[in-house]
Amino acid sequence: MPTALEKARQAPDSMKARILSAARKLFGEYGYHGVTTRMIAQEVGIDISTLHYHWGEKQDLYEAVLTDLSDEIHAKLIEIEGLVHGKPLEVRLEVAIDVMCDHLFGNPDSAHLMLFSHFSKNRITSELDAHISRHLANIAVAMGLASDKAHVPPQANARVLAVWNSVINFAAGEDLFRPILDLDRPAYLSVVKETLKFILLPAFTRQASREK
Amino acid sequence: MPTALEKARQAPDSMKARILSAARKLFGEYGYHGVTTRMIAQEVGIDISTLHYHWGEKQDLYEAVLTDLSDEIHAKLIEIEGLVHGKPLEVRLEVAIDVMCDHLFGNPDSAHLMLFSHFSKNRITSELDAHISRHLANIAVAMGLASDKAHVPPQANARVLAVWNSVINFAAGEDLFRPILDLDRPAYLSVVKETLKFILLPAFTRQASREK
DNA sequence: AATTGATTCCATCATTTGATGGATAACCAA
DNA sequence: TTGGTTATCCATCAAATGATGGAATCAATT
Repeated sequence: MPTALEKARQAPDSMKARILSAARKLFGEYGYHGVTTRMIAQEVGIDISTLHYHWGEKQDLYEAVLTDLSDEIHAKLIEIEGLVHGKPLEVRLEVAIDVMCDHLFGNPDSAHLMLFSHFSKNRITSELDAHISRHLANIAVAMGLASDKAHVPPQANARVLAVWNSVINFAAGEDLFRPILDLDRPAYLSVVKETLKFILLPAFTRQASREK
Repeated sequence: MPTALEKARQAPDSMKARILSAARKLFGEYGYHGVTTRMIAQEVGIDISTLHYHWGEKQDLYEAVLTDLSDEIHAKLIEIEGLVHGKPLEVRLEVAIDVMCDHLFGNPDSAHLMLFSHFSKNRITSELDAHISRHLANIAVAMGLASDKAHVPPQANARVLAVWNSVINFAAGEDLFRPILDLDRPAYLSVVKETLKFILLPAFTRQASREK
């Protein structure tokens, strides 16, 4: 028996999918407590009871949104791993930054959701957490910070986390940062990529040359 | 006539100060919408009406918390500017990271509040925003990224923002990241500092040597 | 057309939440 | 003491919110 989330994916025009999409947008903008079920229903243009009919309780819907996000990020990381496979470290880092930035700038709600999910005290522990741990080791090895997936030192994981967070921050913080930097959207995206590379490349390539 | 915030500061044991402190703690943990006035009142051990008597509406209290935080960060940045004045760039960066990390790890609510304040879509524009713009230029010049406070290129501001965000992230994300890295508190703080320096020092010192 | 199951909306409920009025108590100056 | 100001709590309200039951509608199958 397929779950509600699987049903929504199979039929992107279905009511389940439309509700999930609206919920994702609003939860991403205002956070869990900042969104009411009525707001989501209104966004879709339906009654609240229809929403409950498809997704049950508010929290269940939120968890579905997080699961959906988790799978999306998971797929993106897999894609990046494929893209950078066998390339030299500098290229790997550049590609990873470019692809991740493009994705999150194209889906700012994803970036916001990750922030909310990561930093809420009353965190609803979700599959996102599991994915983070799972991928950290892979990325650390791919970035040349560790040679064995099973034994990644905390320093290496911390470095990957720093990169990861920087990308999310610039994507999720566009509303605040872009006016401060006084740039239009394309320029902001470009400056962010350049900044991340400026900051990260020297550190990681130095690390790589040390290990040679 | 002193404002409520000034009164609270003048008398740290006063009811106004106790409410402000509890509000700051809870808003920092759960965000604006995740906190009810009753939660704050219960934290202090008083009735809700007493809370309203001292601070008026919930949003007024929240803005007072943000103003308080803004002043605290402002003072910390002034302190850092004094500490690093005249020192070489590497030392400036190291000291800034150490002092900012120590402060935010000692006051995790501050880090959380800044995150909430920065990344909420329904941002309550506060003095924090003004402070960010004001300090960015100063820090950029202090870090050797620009020679003139009045004309800091967006790239330089973006680099300062990246550093700034990294510190806040590691402080606010301790609950999530520390279990992932499997470290105790002192070790986590130490790894974070080491990571930030590892990532940031090469980039900024390369920049400085270029400009010589 | 009739049956059946899935879907949608209307009306409504119980709780929670922000906020207020009024009574009471504490403090303090004259 | 007295008078007035300040501070605190109790009771309560109106609105918002999550959630549900049931009637009505739609779609597919026979």
